Amino acid sequence: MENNKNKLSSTMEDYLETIFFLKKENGFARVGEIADKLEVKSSTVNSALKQLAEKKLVIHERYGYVGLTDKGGLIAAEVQKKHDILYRFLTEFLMLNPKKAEKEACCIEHSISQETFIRLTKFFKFLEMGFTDRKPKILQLFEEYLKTGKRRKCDCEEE
Amino acid sequence: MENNKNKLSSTMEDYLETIFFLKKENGFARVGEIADKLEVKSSTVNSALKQLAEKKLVIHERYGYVGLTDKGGLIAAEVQKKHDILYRFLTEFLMLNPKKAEKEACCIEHSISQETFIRLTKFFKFLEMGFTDRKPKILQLFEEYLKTGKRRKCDCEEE
DNA sequence: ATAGAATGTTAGAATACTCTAACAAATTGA
DNA sequence: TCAATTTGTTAGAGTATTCTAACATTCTAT
Repeated sequence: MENNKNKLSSTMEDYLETIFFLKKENGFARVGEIADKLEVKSSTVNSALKQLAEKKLVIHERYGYVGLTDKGGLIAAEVQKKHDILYRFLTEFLMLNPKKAEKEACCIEHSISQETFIRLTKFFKFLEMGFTDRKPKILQLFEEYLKTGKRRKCDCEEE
Repeated sequence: MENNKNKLSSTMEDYLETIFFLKKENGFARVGEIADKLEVKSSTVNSALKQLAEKKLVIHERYGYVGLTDKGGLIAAEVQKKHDILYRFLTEFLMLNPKKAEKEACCIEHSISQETFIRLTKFFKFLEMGFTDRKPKILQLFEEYLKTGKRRKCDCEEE
């Protein structure tokens, strides 16, 4: 058996995610850009890349572009998806300010399990089913409640 | 101005939370028990306590009990409350297995903002308003959807 | 009261992540 | 083309968290 504890640190997940993002945005990723995005020095990026390359998650030629291996790309995409669903939850559901939600999603994305991710995804799907154009009733009511402090019931909820 | 970056690490929050928990459960907290609960060695607990004592968050006499200062207790209680609301969300809302939810709440509790905590709390309050005995309709329907894959609408949702 | 067991402490080392400072390569523009 | 600028790399150090191993204190049972 190989090493069981091969879960990446959230730091390393951040590097993969950032590379993934930059490639999607710009078509390529470079040390300096990764450093800017993560607000660390490029020497820090370098040591991270070295470790990730040893794990066969990134490809990095000296003075060249940075890329993801298939495995690295897979992990990055997963983190990205977690980020997205959390962002949706925080903005659409809890109605947090987009900027704060973005920042917070970045933080929580490393802590939620695959299972929670799946359930959250299903919950959004559930909410959307049967609604074509408008916001789900429950969210309309919650938004009202946040604004007014008053809870209006929808028909099916009457006692 | 003092130090602005006085946000505790999640590790340190864990120590405070554990002391808080043990005091509530047993009436006191000791190094060994903290170590057991957090699954670290007691020497590790010792260095953590030293740092927390310097920050005036815990009180720790050599070979004696461990206590929280007012400030430490406040932080611990906040983390605890975040934990509780997350646990509720994961179990009642996403209907995750309690054991997994417990573990996951432990992880996420350090990442969520005060604002998200407040919104989540409000959301539960919102859900409960107007329901005296039964589970909120929306959760009944979601539970059904998870089981059957089918989405039944409640009256007010019909197009 | 005291020996042995249980519990707590200290010193020192390991790992992960970050930084600064010095250096190396690549790019650019006159 | 080649000097200046930009970009990337390396070495070495600092902080946070953890460990092991040796030692100190306290508790317990006779």
